[in-house]
Amino acid sequence: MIEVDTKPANAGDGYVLEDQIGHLLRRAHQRASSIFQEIMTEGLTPPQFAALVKIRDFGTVSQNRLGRSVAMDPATSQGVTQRLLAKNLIQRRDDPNDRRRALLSLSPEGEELVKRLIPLGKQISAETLEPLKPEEQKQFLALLAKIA
Amino acid sequence: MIEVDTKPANAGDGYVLEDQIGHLLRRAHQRASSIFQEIMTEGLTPPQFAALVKIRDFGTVSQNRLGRSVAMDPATSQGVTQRLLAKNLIQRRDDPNDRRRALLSLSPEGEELVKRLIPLGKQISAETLEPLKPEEQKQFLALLAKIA
DNA sequence: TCTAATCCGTTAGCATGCTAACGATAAGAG
DNA sequence: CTCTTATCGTTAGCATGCTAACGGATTAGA
Repeated sequence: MIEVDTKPANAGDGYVLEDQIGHLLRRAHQRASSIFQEIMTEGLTPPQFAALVKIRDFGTVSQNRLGRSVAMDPATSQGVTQRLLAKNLIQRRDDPNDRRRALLSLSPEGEELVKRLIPLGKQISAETLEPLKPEEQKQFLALLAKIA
Repeated sequence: MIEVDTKPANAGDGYVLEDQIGHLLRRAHQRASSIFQEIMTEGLTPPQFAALVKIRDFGTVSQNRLGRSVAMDPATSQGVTQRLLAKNLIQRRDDPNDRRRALLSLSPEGEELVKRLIPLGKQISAETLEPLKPEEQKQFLALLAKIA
């Protein structure tokens, strides 16, 4: 993770970068990704893990619907599914009922891997929230969900 | 912004993707960036605007120090400063006291632009926080700062 | 039914954001 | 003063994440 070094300073117009919601969200997201990468194995990235978990929840999904469910646009879904395919964690077949669609599902290896990595996912979430007291964690998640 | 479409569903192991802090931070950050892009002009990105504001606060900064102050690693600082240079918003000169360093400062155009865009920055922050009541906004920012 | 609108996946292009490696320079230890 | 260590900026390589454009398939509506 990058160490930030400033004390907030500004030019007297009341715009302190360090207090802006966008900047704080960017930094919090960076920190969460950094913790994820420290704990997660198999070289999985946050979007890749999210996609695996969601495919497991669906059983079978089209590529675009998967993307919508994890907030990835079609172009990004494309890249993520390609990499998961290359790692043999998912399978892909044409939808016989709609020739535009590609249906995704976990491969046996993917199935096994997700099961094994869920505890790491929980550990990552806990560590990311660690600076807050349990009561604060609940408040924060509730407010964050309203803003997401 | 991407429309998310799922009702949370899971495989009974208590890991609901939609409740995870990392996933929520990623989505909130996406939403904030989307609002930024709608309101900001000149094709400026969030990191570019952050860099401009921070250079203004410093007056003159080395490239790496600028990066640390806005949480960008040196490789990313490199790209952002290149693009700001290409837009003639900043100036760059060698540090006579340390030949490793490059000193950055706003160009006259950059100076004028930052002054003009600060109100948009404030508007972006307000709109991003809009889903929360004023009291919740304060709580949220305080907790977010602890996690960032 | 035929046509217009929509949806699906793909690609190209660009901007973060990271790691790893590098040469050049500066600072510190002995 | 020399040798080691740290810092600065740069580059290459990879993974998100976006827009814009596209060709093909499906759906909706006139």
